[in-house]
Amino acid sequence: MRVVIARCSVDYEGRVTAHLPLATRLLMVKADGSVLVHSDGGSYKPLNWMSPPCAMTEIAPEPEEAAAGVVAVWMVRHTKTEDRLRVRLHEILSDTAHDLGIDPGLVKDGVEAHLQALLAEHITTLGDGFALVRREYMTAIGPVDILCRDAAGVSVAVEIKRRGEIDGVEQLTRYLELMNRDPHLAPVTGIFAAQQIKPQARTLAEDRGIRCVVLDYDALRGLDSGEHRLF
Amino acid sequence: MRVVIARCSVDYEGRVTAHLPLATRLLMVKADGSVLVHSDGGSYKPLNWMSPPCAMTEIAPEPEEAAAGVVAVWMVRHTKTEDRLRVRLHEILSDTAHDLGIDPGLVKDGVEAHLQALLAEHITTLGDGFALVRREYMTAIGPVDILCRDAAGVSVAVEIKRRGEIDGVEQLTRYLELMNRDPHLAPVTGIFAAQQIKPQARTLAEDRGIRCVVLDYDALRGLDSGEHRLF
DNA sequence: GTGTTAATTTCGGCT
DNA sequence: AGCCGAAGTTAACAC
Repeated sequence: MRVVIARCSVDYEGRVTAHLPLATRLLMVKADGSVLVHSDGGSYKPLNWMSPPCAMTEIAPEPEEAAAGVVAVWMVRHTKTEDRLRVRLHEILSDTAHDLGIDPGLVKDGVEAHLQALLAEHITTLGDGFALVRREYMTAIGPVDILCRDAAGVSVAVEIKRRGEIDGVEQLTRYLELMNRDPHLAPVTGIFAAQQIKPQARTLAEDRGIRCVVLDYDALRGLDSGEHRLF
Repeated sequence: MRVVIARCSVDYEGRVTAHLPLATRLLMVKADGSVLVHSDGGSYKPLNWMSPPCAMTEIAPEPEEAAAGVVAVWMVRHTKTEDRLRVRLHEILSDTAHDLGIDPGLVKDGVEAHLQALLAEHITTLGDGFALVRREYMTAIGPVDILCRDAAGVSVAVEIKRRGEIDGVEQLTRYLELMNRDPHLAPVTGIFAAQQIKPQARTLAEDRGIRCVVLDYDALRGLDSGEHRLF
C-alpha cells in the first residue's frame, strides 16, 4: 500500500461528475490499484475514490498543468467501465509504501441472521402454542424470514429486522398479500419483529392488522441452551 | 491526521460485535478523533472504524496483553453511544502526522436532482401533449418528484430514480393512493421513470398499472438548450 | 432535531 | 454473473 500526503485537486467522471478543489489530502493506493482520497474529517467515506478493478498510472503533466504548478498526474481507470479519476498533485509532502499482506478479514456477530436463528429456536416467544414451520420460507417474490403456526393452527408470517422501519412493513405486506392468495396457506397473519420499531412503522403495521413484537436479543441469547450452537 | 502502519488486532463492540485478527494494517486517526482501520484491498470501506463524535486515548497494555507482545492499546469511545473500538498494536512500522487543514469539499454533478430538472424541462419526453404542473409537488406523506398532466389533462405523478427498484414503486404507490383520495386531483396515474429499471420493479409497477419509462440521461442533457442553466 | 430519501452506496447470499 | 436485501450503512435535505 502506498500512502501519499499531497496538495492536490481531483476530478472524477463516471456515474457522476465530481470535482475536488486544490487542498492537502491523504491519498491511499491499494495493492489492487484502487485509490482513496481522504480529508482530515467527515467519516470513513473518502472524498473521492476509484473502486477495483482498476489501474493507476502516473502520467506527465500537460504544459498547461505544469504551468499551474502540477508536478504529477495520476490517471486511475476502471477496468470494466468508463469511470476515471484524475488526481493532479501540486506538492508532495510525503510518499511511503508498505507491504501489508493479505488480511485475514473481519469476524462479525449480532446481526439479523442471529435474531432469526434465535427466534426460530424460541418461537414461543411470540406466544404460547406457537410452532415453527420453517425459516426462509420461499415465495414467488422472495423468502419470508419465518413461517409458523399459532396455537389455533393459523399460519403466521414473521418478518425480522434489527430496526423496524416502514420498508420492512411494506415487505411483509407484500408477502402476506401473496400468501393469502394461496388456498393451502390462507388465512395468513403477520408479525413484524424487531429489536426496535419506529413509531411510523408500528402505526403502519398495526393499521394493516400486523402485530408488532419487540425482540430482546440478549434475553433470546440467554435462553439459548448452548447445546444448539447457532454457528 | 495521524497515519500509523502497524501489526495490530482490533475489537469493536456496539451495534454489532466484530473482531480483526492480528495482521499488518493502516490506521488513520483523523482530526475529529475518528479512527479508520484499512487493509490493502477491499474497497473504500475500512475493515473497522469509529465514527465521530468520538475520542481516542492511548492506554498502557494490561500485563496479559504485554506478555502477548502488545506494545500499545488504543481505546476509541463514541461520545454519545456505548460503541467502543479497541486496537492492540503489536508492532509499529510507521507513525506520522500531518496538518491537512479543512477541506473545501466535493462538487458533484449528475445525480437524481439533475434527472428531475432535465425531465421537468423536457416533460414531453413522457408523451406528446404532456404539461408540467410542478416539481416536488408536496403531499401529506412527502414530495412527489414531478406532477404533470397528460394530453387528456389527466394528472400524472412521476417518481424518478437513477436505478428503479421495488422501493421506488412502493413509494409511488403510496403517493398515488393518497392523491387519488383528493377529489381535486383524482384520477391520478403514475409513471416510474429511471435510468435503469430492475425486472422485479417493472413487474410490480406494471401489475399496479404504473407505466415504466427508462430515461436516457445523456439524451436529455443533449436536449438542454444551454439557455436554461440547471445550476 | 427528527424523519425521509439518495448513494459513484458497499457487501453478502442466493439463483 | 445477476438479482435482491442488509448495512455498525453514511449523508443530504425537508419539516
